[in-house]
Amino acid sequence: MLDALGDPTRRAIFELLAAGPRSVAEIAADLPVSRPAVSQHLKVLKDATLVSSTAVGTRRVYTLDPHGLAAVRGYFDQFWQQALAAFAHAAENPPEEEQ
Amino acid sequence: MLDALGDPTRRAIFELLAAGPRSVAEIAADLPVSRPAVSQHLKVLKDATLVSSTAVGTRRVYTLDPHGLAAVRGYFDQFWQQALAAFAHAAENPPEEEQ
DNA sequence: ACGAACGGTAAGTCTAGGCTTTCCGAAGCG
DNA sequence: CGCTTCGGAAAGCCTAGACTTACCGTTCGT
Repeated sequence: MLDALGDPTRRAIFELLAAGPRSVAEIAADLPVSRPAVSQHLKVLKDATLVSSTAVGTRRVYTLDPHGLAAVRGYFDQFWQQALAAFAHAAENPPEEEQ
Repeated sequence: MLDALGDPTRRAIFELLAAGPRSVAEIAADLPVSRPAVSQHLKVLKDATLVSSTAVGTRRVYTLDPHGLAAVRGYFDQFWQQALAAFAHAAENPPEEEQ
């Protein structure tokens, strides 16, 4: 999931799709990599449920998939809560250690 | 930023720190990698402002850094908004899905 | 003051995976 | 029917970076 977004090129694709649905060739046109490379990245993103595809003739239109996006958001919200709690806890206690 | 969280080991460290502050050795004890490896990962996480360290004697206690966490949250919230808008837009168009 | 613990740095190895070229199947158009 | 466009699959190259071991510098305890 976050593995998929760890790659800069995949994030670029992800951000392009955030602006609206696109075909593979259209995505590749805005990126410094070849079309097959984009295809491979889309496969990874699709497996991570971060994007989904729709067949339109010979074209494949890709869109952001809310499922993965919601999952990622949930992941960080979870840590956000924990971090806040840990922070509040640390703010009151003097820097002591516990085990 | 997301590059830092793209690595499984770094995510493991990140999640360990979510439970509470820890020293390097304590982190390494719960991971299948050597202590220097953890040190290297912590440097990356620190550069990404995802964690911060405090010197306590010879020990270095690492904690989650709210700054990076907030940034990541903001990043995905941004796309969440866009995805919702794109979704509402797609709901009106001829819905053709596949796979 | 000496030694031990903690942890960052350096150097080197080795694998994962990102990218390319090549090729092939599928769908539209004349 | 070709022929063209689109995009996924296969094969191979090659670099980034995730590890390791070894080595210091620093700080604390006795």
